[in-house]
Amino acid sequence: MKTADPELMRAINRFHVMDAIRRFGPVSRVEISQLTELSATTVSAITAALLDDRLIIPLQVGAVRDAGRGRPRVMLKLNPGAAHVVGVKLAPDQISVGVTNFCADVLRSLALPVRIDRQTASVIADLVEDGVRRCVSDAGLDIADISGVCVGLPGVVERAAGVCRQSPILQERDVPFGDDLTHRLGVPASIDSDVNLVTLAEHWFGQTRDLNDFLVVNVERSLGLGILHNGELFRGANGLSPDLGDLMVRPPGGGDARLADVASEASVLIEAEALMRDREPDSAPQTGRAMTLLLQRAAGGDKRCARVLAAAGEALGFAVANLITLFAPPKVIISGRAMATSEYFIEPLRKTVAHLLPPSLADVSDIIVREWSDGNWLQGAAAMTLRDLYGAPWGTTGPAPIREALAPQIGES
Amino acid sequence: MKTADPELMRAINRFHVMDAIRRFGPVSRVEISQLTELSATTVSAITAALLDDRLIIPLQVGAVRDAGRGRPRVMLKLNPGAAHVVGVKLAPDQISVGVTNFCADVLRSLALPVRIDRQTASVIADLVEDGVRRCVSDAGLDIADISGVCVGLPGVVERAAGVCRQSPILQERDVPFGDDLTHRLGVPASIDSDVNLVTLAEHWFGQTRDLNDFLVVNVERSLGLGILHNGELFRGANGLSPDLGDLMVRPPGGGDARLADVASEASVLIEAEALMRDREPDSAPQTGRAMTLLLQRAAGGDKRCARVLAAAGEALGFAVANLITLFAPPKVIISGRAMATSEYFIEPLRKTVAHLLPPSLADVSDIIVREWSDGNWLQGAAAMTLRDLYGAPWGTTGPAPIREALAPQIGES
DNA sequence: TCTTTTTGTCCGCGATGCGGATAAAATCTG
DNA sequence: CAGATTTTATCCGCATCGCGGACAAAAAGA
Repeated sequence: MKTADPELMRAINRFHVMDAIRRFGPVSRVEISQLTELSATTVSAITAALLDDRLIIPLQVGAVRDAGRGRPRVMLKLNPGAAHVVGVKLAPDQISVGVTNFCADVLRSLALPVRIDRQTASVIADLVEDGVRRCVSDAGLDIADISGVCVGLPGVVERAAGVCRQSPILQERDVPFGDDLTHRLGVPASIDSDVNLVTLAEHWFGQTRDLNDFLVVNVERSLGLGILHNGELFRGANGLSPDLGDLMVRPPGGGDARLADVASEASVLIEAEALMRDREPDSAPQTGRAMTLLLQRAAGGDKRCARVLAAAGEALGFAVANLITLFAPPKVIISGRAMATSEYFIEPLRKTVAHLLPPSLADVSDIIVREWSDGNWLQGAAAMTLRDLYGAPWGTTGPAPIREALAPQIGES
Repeated sequence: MKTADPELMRAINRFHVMDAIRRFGPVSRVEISQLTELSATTVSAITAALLDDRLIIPLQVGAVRDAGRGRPRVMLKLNPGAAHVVGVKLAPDQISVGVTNFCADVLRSLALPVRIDRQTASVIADLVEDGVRRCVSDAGLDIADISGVCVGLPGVVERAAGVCRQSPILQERDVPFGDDLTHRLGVPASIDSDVNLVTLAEHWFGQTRDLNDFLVVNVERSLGLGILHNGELFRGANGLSPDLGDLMVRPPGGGDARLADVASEASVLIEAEALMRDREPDSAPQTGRAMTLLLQRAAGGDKRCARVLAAAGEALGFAVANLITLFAPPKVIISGRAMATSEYFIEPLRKTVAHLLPPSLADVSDIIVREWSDGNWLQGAAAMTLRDLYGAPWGTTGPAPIREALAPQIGES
């Protein structure tokens, strides 16, 4: 157990200051003092240390006019060049890599449209390593300039151990992807559930910036659930990330159905494939294409196609209603690419939720649909690493199990 | 937001020391030092303060022989008389009240077998007030000696606000029970979901003392879910406690069914009532009796009665499988009175869970059945209050619960 | 130029945790 | 039986931290 000593005290307050600077853009010391409720003296001391470490920099004087009397406030902001991190997103048909600076701005990104569904973990690691090295080089950086790498992938991931317990894109189980990549790149590499990246990205950059509790349901080829609770990612008991796809949506009597087999993009495509083969036997069942086609047909009035989407929406709505019952979050974010944002999918989902929710919870949760692009993923992956670089001391106080030496020192003074 | 200052530091460490003393019985300063990883000096200072406040006391010297060389260690323990608290449990057919000392030992308890199902909140508050006063008096104490009262009741409870949003034993909604009782008794009174009391009691006194993550599914007249995550009770986004009974266990296509309508004691009794009326029209549908009778018949070979229990077990098993999928807890505790401990209920539950769980989670969770008595409830309620008296500083450090209305001003200046 | 106002920094205070020296209290040894 | 040994608890001095008040800095207004 980590004890509370002056060092921890400082770490906590330093993080609060960093967080305030990150969240509220260029901000002066007085404002930080008000935001964090720290004394002006303390803020001054901490910012001095941060400036000394070059983690933050003063905005160019004269850039902003106060229009007020008195000594002008010096605006402080994160130093974009303080560190660089790499974010990686593994999807069944694509590897995305992005290099960001200390502010999570994507400097350079790279998309490798490769089907990694049936590749071995070793091959995937090769591809990721190459992609990272390439992207870093393209950004004009050396691999030694990178402070950390975070890889997001669907499935059940144990971040603390750096192990992917199970994933739709990996045949193997218990793949130690984190250590593998760390060793390959010579840079601290972590892995996490892809949906956790969305969740963190939403919290840092999205509409729910000021919200400390919300759920994210990610609809892609597979289904994921992210939980932000009290401003922190909820990682399940053992650091396992919940996998929504394994939820059951039928009672035992009526046969079992994994949610992933009913409401994921993959399952919808399988059902839709037969439907569309009937009419266009030449159209290949390619990923993006097939979904686009399905959505177009539904929009064009094809009842059967619309019905496939509606069924998926209703199944997911069933699960979402239960999640709202469990967590009562102010907001639920449905994120994804094409399908998740289609009205033919969302409307049945909303209707189902409204129908199933007990009256006491009827107005508790807003359901928000959010289209998600590669850039957002990469920002989320970057944020995951940056969070550690910013020095988040959370969990070090409680009866915390083990705090791995993941975060490297940025600027040791 | 609470900032980290020396005072908070001390509060954290003091709580760690208190917690070590509580958990590991009479314990010496060196042992505390090892358990908390605080220096001997700090432990000495903190224990001196605690002794000064008479929150802890040294065990009588000579009570234990070390059988070792050197200065004998002075064993410290909680001072039972340091404070007294009252725990109250509201069930549909009974009000239980108990007075405990600082160690959560029940000094005196009282059970009022009253049907409060259909009483108004005001009447219930009257009954509770009377019960508390009576029980305190019976324990030879004055109401002024009581440091706090905690009331546990089924339903959705917002502890922080002291409001019961909804409960099967209250017709009204949003009942401010906490303030009401505080005012009536002149003693700080809190309310919480009954299942949270079980959860805390399990964590403090049960088999899962050393476990920081587990689920509790409470099966009584209604169904409740308690979540211990990272050693703390998970209270949902807004302090709402999850209510398992509102979970849906059927897909939208097959009609909706609240879990509470299928797997709670209340629902089972309704189904069973018809069954038993057939044969013994004279048996009144009284609460405890009917369930006992049902269990007896099932044990006696009555297939239909067994089937009713099995159906409930299977429905709950469906929900439990999904909960394990979401949280992957090392242990799931099924707690309750008669029905929850019956093999005719539990075995179908276990089978269903085993059947529905994905292989990756097959061996993650132990399902433990735990019979729960009034005494346990009261200890849980007492623990809930004592936790605060011990000075738990949790949550004061995290990222502000309330984002002050300062944020908008930032941009303008 | 001088006043006013606002921002940021410096100094001293009190509190905290910690390491090392020291006292306390028992057993072991000769 | 007295001194050595061992283990436990406390005392002293130091470093760090946050904070309040005094003070310096830097601009606009009079």
